[in-house]
Amino acid sequence: MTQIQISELRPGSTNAIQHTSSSEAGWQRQGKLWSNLKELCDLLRIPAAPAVTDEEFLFQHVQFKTGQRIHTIGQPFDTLFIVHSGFLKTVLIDEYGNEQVLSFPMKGDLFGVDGIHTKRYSSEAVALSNCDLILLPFKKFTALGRSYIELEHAMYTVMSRELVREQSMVSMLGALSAEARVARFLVSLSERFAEMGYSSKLFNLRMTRHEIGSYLGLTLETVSRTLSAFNEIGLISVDQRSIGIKDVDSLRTLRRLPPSSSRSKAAGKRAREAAARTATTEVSKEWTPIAAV
Amino acid sequence: MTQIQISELRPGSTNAIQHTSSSEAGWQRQGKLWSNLKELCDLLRIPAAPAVTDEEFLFQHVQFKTGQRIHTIGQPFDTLFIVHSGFLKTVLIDEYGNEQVLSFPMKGDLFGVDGIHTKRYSSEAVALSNCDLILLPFKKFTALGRSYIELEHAMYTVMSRELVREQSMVSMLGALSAEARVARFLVSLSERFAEMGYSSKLFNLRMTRHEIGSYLGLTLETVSRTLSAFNEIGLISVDQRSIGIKDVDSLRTLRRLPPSSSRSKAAGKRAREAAARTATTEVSKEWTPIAAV
DNA sequence: CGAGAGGTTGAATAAAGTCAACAAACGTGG
DNA sequence: CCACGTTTGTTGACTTTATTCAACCTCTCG
Repeated sequence: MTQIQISELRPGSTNAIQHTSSSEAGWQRQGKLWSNLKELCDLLRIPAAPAVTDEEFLFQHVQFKTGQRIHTIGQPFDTLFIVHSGFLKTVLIDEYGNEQVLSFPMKGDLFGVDGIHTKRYSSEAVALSNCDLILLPFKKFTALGRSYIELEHAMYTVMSRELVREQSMVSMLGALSAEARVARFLVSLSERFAEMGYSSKLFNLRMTRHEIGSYLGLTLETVSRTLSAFNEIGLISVDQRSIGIKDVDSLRTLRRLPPSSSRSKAAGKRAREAAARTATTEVSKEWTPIAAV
Repeated sequence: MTQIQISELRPGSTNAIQHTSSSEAGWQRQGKLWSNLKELCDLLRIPAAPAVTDEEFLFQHVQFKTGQRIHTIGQPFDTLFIVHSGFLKTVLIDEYGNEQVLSFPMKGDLFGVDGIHTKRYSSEAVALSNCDLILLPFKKFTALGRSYIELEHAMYTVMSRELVREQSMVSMLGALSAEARVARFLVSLSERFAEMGYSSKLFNLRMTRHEIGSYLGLTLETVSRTLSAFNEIGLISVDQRSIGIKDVDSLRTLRRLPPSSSRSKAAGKRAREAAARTATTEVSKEWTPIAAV
């Protein structure tokens, strides 16, 4: 059974990925190897799959090391991936070889969905840390959907969720200032960490400033400067990859930072209050000194 | 049968939409009223539904007039919509009431998918012209999917396509200049019109500069200026809402416009060539006069 | 015909990007 | 374990891009 499953799941998969360097090669086979339907649904945070304790259907796990590519652009699509543990990025590569980061999948996230449409992945997925992924062979999955109708519905739900996420991303890129983007990025990371059972107040970024910038439509310098500015006014503490969240509420509602002229270590609290105020009250394009309010 | 279908399709739907003005009220019932599965798949440009000539399953059409709202944010989700004819926009409304345009659905497009996830629409859809829409009650649809497996697969395909579209939107907003965004917007409009059997060279915009700007993450002034600039160097002709595409290739590959100092009516062709060149050759941040090449 | 919405254009301003120098952390091989 | 080169991050000075504000024009449609 196990052997049959493996070859059924990914016929010739190891060869299907063209690896340029030996460090990126192959699938590893240690660690936990199988999950059942229930574990899978729990992981995806979907209410469904109640009666399904059927041990018949098992899903294979695969481990990837930091830096390995899970799939590349143009590679024939046959499987979806669910993150069991670890951190990844998905990227688009433009005509000039520039990366555009699309998402940072982590525990409970599904990716590879973009491959359904054209039968080829339209993006590339790379492990930012050691990862444990669950393989969801698309053929097997749709077949299953016919027996377990909740599963089919679950798939629609997850894809819809993904679409809403992309929409809010578009809205963010289209309408928000650099500061607001970085602030919201930090908040959403914080929330994700909380969901995963980690501290929401203190965590390590798994990605570079360059990757954050690409994701947010900013340059790495702008990201770095913005983090420094948040640090200066006490919204967060930064030291390289380690981030401490000091004032979630201000981050959550921040629209624009007060001009740096009114920023100083002494002005910290005032600025922080102001950041919150600029966020929650309409307009006030003009920077009003706190004394005048 | 017809009566049963109608009430089955949208139980109390007319009341479900809260209309603020009387001009936006109600569903119209004139025009073509039903489509079968085949017509539906053709419209969605999916290969599927070969054996399905079953006349049993019919899908209701509904007409909307310019300016009417199809659904609003927060409204309970129960149906998907396919555009049979006409033009629409979907928008997100932020905390301050600002619209963020997400898409401009037209013939063959599916919308409402964002509602699946939370059982409520997360966006608002508005008719930009008189529209004929096909209703796809989600419950009925998933039930059908069990009998016609191609249909289920088709749904995955369409949702995946939608996701890829959003991804390329994110990439565009994150990485491209204002000129490049407007150029690509025009090209994709042109292609859509071609698909629909209209002229790809000469068409009328159905949306305002403000809506275009919101969609592209720009201000209406920037959109207007960019169109004027394209007109000046002969890439397009503009007169209010009417657009003539003069040089698709340059528009398609344009990255950045030459500085306006080297722009003039006489310099039109040179500039046009240059626009193409800046697009296809790497970098060349500096503007090199054509004579020097 | 007149009001209002949509569109264009210019000048001034602000936001973010670019270029450049440097510092800190990392990882690899001697 | 340390020296080295490489990658990543920070910061400053300057430039470019797009926004903002404002005036004005032009359609459209009651």
